[in-house]
Amino acid sequence: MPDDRWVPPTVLLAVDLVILTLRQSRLQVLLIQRGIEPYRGALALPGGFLSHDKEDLSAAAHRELSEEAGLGPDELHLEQLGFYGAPERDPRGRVVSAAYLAVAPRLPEPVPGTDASRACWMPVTQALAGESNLAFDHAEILTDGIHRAREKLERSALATAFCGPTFTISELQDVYEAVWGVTLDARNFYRKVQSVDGFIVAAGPTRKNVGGRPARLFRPGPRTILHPPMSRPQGPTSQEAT
Amino acid sequence: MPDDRWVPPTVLLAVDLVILTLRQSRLQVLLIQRGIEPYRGALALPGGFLSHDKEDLSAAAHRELSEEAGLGPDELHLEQLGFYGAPERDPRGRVVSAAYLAVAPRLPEPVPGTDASRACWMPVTQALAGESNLAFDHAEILTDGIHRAREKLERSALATAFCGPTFTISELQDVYEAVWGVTLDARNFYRKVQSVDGFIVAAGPTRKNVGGRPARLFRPGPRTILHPPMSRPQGPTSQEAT
DNA sequence: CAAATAGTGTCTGTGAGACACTATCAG
DNA sequence: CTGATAGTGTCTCACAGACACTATTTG
Repeated sequence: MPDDRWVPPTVLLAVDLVILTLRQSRLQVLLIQRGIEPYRGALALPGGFLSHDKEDLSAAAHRELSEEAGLGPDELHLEQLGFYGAPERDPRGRVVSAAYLAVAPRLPEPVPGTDASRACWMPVTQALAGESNLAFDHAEILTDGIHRAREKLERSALATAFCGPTFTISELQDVYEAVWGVTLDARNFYRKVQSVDGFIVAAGPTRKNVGGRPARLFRPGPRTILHPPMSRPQGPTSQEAT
Repeated sequence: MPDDRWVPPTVLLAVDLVILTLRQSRLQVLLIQRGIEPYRGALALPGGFLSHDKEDLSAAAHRELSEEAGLGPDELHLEQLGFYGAPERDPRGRVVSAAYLAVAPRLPEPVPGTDASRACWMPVTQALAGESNLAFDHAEILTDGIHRAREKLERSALATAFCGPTFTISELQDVYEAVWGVTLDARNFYRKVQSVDGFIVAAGPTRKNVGGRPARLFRPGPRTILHPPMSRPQGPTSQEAT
């Protein structure tokens, strides 16, 4: 029990980002090759310390998103993921990471020539393979982020955050299949997304393809909660949270 | 952009607890009347600062749980809930709260004569009523905690954490009804919990009641993920998370 | 025409909602 | 016996899985 003059310890607060997107029908994450110790040269999630005393946590997340990935706050899903003790992460003191999950639409090329040109997209399976090359406890954070994304696809309209402003139903199905690691029946998928009122709404006529019938375009609708939820097939990707 | 000698700002890290239980068939939360400024006299979630530099976050949560509620680490569900910026919470510096969600089984009496005798159980509806008397942003944290509990009842065996080591199916149904704020059909509830293999397993013969047929007793089973999930009726308690 | 992608019709099984029923206790 | 709580039988309807089908494009 501390005495009367006891003051609580302070910690360094870092913000780390799990930025997910879909590329080549695979779920991919943005990683940065570290330029400084510790874990110099290893791959890590984008992140950094608070820039100043009063900086809001979500503001810091958006700042990192912009600095390290060139992603603006628009058309982007960002939510809290959790905090991680990460003891002895840095010689400068006790560090606690506040992790955020971001979901970005398909992007033209890996990363623009931003601050961190060492950023790259990598399939999550590869990032987590082989007991991982990721720095710190970032493998755990990434695992939790993927798990969160999988869960939220069921109950929310998060899937549309993986797509651009307009998308086809096939593209949406692609998101579900890649994130969940399953294959879905097209007929049943159509029926489901169409039947949930306000999930997606028609936008424009059609989009031409390389060959095949043009697909209708949709935009995200006002509904953000899916009720009843999309049903996820019992897959090998079942894990327990927290 | 900070100069070369820039060092990141430090923050005070607090741990706050949303401790839920079921009392008189109502979802209740443990609150503490604050003895010090700020918000002296107001009700607040149990919590406090890290006790020392190396203390693990979940260890701190367990410590608070023991100090302020007299609850040991056994037979108790504890999980991370989120972090909260809580700017200007305390004159001693920038404070960030790490919130945890705890679920405790029915307890004999409100609180043993522990450190904080000013603790009391209160129905969550009352705690959140009237734009709230809760200190800091604790109303928001509590709301998020309730929301999390509601969600996890669907997909996990969290409901058993509200019960003692053994329980009847009626008691389990009571948990679902109180947390979700709905009424469920007993027949369908029976069918569901019995059909999910490993959710609950028979334990001992029966429990006598004040009058009526004795109920069979069950224990929590090995299954922690419910697949397919319990279906929650579309209720007025629908909210969106983070 | 064939190949490719988009989208539909429809059968069937599972499981949830509804609700009337039986079972076993205290008094 | 009555009242109370535990537990069952069973009908119906909504919806997910399966899968064969039609539609519209490029080359």
